[in-house]
Amino acid sequence: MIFTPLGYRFTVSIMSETATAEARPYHHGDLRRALIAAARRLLEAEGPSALSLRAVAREAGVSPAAPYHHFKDKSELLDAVAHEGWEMLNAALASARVDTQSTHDKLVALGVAYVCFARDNPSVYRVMYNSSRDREDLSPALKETGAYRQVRDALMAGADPVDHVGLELATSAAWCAAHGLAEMASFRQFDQIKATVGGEEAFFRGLFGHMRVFPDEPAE
Amino acid sequence: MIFTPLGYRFTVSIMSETATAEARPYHHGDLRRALIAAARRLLEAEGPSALSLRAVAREAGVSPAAPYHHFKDKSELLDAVAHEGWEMLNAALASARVDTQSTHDKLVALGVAYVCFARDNPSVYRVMYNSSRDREDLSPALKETGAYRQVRDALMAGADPVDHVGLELATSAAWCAAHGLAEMASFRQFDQIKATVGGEEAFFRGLFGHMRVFPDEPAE
DNA sequence: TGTACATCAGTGAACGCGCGTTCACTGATGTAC
DNA sequence: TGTACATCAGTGAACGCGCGTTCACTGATGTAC
Repeated sequence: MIFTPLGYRFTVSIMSETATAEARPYHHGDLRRALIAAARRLLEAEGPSALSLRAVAREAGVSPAAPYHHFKDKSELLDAVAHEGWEMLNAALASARVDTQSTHDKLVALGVAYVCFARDNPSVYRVMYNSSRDREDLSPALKETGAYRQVRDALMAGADPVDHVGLELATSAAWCAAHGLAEMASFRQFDQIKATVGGEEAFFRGLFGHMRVFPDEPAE
Repeated sequence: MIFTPLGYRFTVSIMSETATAEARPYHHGDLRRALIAAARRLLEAEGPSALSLRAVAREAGVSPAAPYHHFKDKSELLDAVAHEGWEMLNAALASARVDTQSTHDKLVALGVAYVCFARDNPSVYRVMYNSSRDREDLSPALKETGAYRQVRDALMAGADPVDHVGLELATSAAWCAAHGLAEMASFRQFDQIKATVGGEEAFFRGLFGHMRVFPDEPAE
């Protein structure tokens, strides 16, 4: 890289064609993604109440009006954050499900993965939850790989006679249990028992190990 | 009650000594309670995001500065709303527990009561949840009659050898499940299955009926 | 290959708004003599 | 029983703030000829 009196600008514009712009040219390159990432950063650093559109723009190093070229309004940005969150969660669940044998182990593994995601991304998880509320359906793409589907599939493998209603109830029960623990995982009130059973993840595992969502599900 | 040219004011001031003031004299009488009630009304009518101190004062028919004679700041008002919510919830649980025999029935009854409270007071429930977060302990009075305690007592009656850690895990599991369902109870995604099993409360009952928090808990 | 021009994706100033909180005030109430 | 006075619990105007969103603008990019 050669610096000449006019070289800086020139160099940068070359760079922005080959790699992601670093010294930030006028056009950002992928502001949409950058805004979502900034929102996630802000959420986990400051909590959901600190997430304003202006703050996100600030965090992304861009003017307050810039996001409006990529999102209709604030809620559309939040939806995008939630969508990305679901994709990450679904991927985490899918990989947790891989190396387990019994249905019960699969369910525990799914539950622990779910809760760990929520523990590591509590504010994003909250945004995901809020954006699911009042929504008849998630996007089709999410539905196919979704948490609900993954839990139901795991359950289905373990249920002998496929009782449709029972399966839905069991899936809902499992999902509710996971959501409940996900939200409460960081309650200070659990500090003592976490220590007693040997750490947070052991606590999660113990909880899910205690639960049965099918009346006839065998104990371990 | 006699109306004279000067009578109105006089009558009111008499009234305020005998009954709760209705035509509202200068001094309110019990603004603290009125503010909490106004907050609950606002919460359930407009949702948590609409709850500002100014709005609460407005709803109570009082100037924006008035609440500061009763609460240090906004968060202290929210704490009071949460506290009242816990009292109501605890009372609902206590009365649900009364006329059931088996441990399993008791647990289902507790779970259904818990979830119905959250369904009927979703925004207050959210405030309660938020105010519990990051708090090592609730107030001692709440603890004694609290949800956790009631669930644990119900479980204890059913567990033969009292395994302390197991009991705590089971209580936590039950609480998480209840919280999870409480939060998700109104999800549109459950509309279909609710209809299938015969209504919302049947859905709740079905879910809790499906769950076991003790591995060896007998099926119904 | 150059050039004119449309379009895209930024800027930064400005809008109106409701918020939490403070302030000096005042009307009502309780109390001591 | 009356009166002086302290205290309590309101009022309403004002503060500074950050927000979501709009606007006219401009620099950068892509495209047709």
